Order: sequence, then C-alpha cells, then structure tokens
Amino acid sequence: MLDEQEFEAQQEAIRALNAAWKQTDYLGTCPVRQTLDRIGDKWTVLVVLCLGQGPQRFREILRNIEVISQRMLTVTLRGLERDGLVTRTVFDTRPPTVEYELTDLGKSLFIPLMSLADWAIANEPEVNVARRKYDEREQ
Amino acid sequence: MLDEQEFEAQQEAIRALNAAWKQTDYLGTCPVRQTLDRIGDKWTVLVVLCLGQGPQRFREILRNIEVISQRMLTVTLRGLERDGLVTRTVFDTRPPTVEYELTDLGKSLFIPLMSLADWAIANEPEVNVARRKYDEREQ
DNA sequence: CTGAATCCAGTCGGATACTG
DNA sequence: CAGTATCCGACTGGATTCAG
Repeated sequence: MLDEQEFEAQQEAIRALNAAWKQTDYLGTCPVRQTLDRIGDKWTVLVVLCLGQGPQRFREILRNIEVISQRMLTVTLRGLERDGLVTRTVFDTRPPTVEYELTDLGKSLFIPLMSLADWAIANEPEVNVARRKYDEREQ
Repeated sequence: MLDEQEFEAQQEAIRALNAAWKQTDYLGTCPVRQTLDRIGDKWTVLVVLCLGQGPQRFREILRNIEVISQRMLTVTLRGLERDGLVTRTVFDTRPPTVEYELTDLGKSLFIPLMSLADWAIANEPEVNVARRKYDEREQ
C-alpha cells in the first residue's frame, strides 16, 4: 500500500501535526479550524478551482459551475474576497462588468487542495469498498 | 512570495486540477466532493489527528478532545469507520472496552491534512490582515 | 449584468436522559 | 464504559423577488 519512504514521511507528518495540535487552541482561532471552515462549505473549493482557469466575470462563473445558485455564488465570492483569496474589480460600464481573479494567496491554496484531491481520487475505490462492506454488515 | 519553483509546481497543480475537474461529475459522486464532505464537518479532522497518536478507547478520545460531545464523537467515529479510515475493536470485558485505531488508509490521509495545515498556519497572518482590511472597508 | 433581501426547508450539532 | 434516543435551536443553502 505505502512504500517505506511514504511511510516515513507520514510518520513525520503525524508527529508534526500532533505537535501543532497540542500547542494550538483548536476551538477558538486555530488557523487549521478556520481553513476547514472555509473550504468545508459547499462551494468554495469549486469556485477556487473554477477561478484557477483564469479571471472570470460573475455570470461566467455561474455558467461554468452550472448548478450553483446566484445567491451562493455571491456569498462564496464575498467570503473568498474577505480572506484575501480573490480580488473583485468593477469596470464602469453599462451594464456593469465585474471580474473575479485569484490572488497569489488564492493560487497558493491550490497546492494543498491538489494534495487533497489526489488523495480523494486515489483512494476513492478503497473508500467505496469499505462503505459497501460496512453498509451490508449493518442492516 | 512564491519562488519560481513553487510557482511552476503551482501552475502544474492548477492544470492537473482543472483537468480532473472537467472530466468528473463534481456534483454527484465526485470523490473530491465526498472527501470535502467528510473532513469538512466539525470534528472529523480533530478525531483523525487525535487517533494519529495511537489507538485509543472511546472515553480516552473524549478526554483528549475535551469539548466534543459524546454524541458527536460517536457519530464521527461511525462515519470514519464506514469509510474504512478507522477500525473499531470490542474487547469482551466488563465494563466493555472498545478501541479505535487508524487504518493505513486513515493514516495516509495525514499527508493531505498536513499540507492543508501547513498552508493554514503559514498564511494565517495574511488572511487575518485581509479580513481586517475588508471589514473596515465595508462598514 | 451584478447583485441584495426575504422566506423557508432541511441539516447539523448540543443537551439531556436512558440502556446493557 | 460505551453507547442510543429524543428533543430542539441554530445555521446552511435553495428559490424567488426586487434593485441599480
């Protein structure tokens, strides 16, 4: 499953994470908690991925993601803008034109997201097998 | 902010992620979506981190995390067990003893979690500055 | 086109009490 | 000790309507 090198890296990661965990207040202002709150909602990751393709206008994003509602796109973009992950530029035209773009900070979030996406895709079969087993064991 | 090598890695990641995004149905059974749903809840990451220190009994975890309620620990552990990230072994004693332990799959999740935690900790100051600026700009 | 405002259903999670 | 069951408030997010 895991080769030796990966196992070592993993052990190291576990130690580091546990150390970080112990010393931080995970429930108040812990940055890890904050980040999870941000990317854990329904749309943030999708919007970040979408904007990774380049700057886009409001209606464009709406079309690209298709199923997101207008309200949630607005809310999500506001959150990303507030955290400095996205810039919002208004062009003075009629009708108005608004362009959204990832900041450097926003782009840097791609690395951990990539790591997570990799894990998710690589381990999907195993997770699904586990689920089926569990479900038929239960009922 | 980012050196050239990191920038390259980032661009590569963006391309890869966008490719993955395009070809997958993000709204049905997308593995990335599923993973986000799992780790995006309030307690999963905390429990995984806690169990990263080694196998522990129910009450032990409860004491370690302190603020989690009994109910939510049960629910969270069931979810992790269902996805094959945690094993649950019952020892036939009185009173009952139940031990929880990360599986290899569970341990492998540490790598992306680490990546995310790193990002969160490294960029916390920048995010906080952005938030303060945004908030005072708004009201 | 880009939103803000309102309403409302469904879900999440906390508190509490009870069981083997 | 290790749960299960119930109740319930709070929050999330969708649909719809209105506005600049």
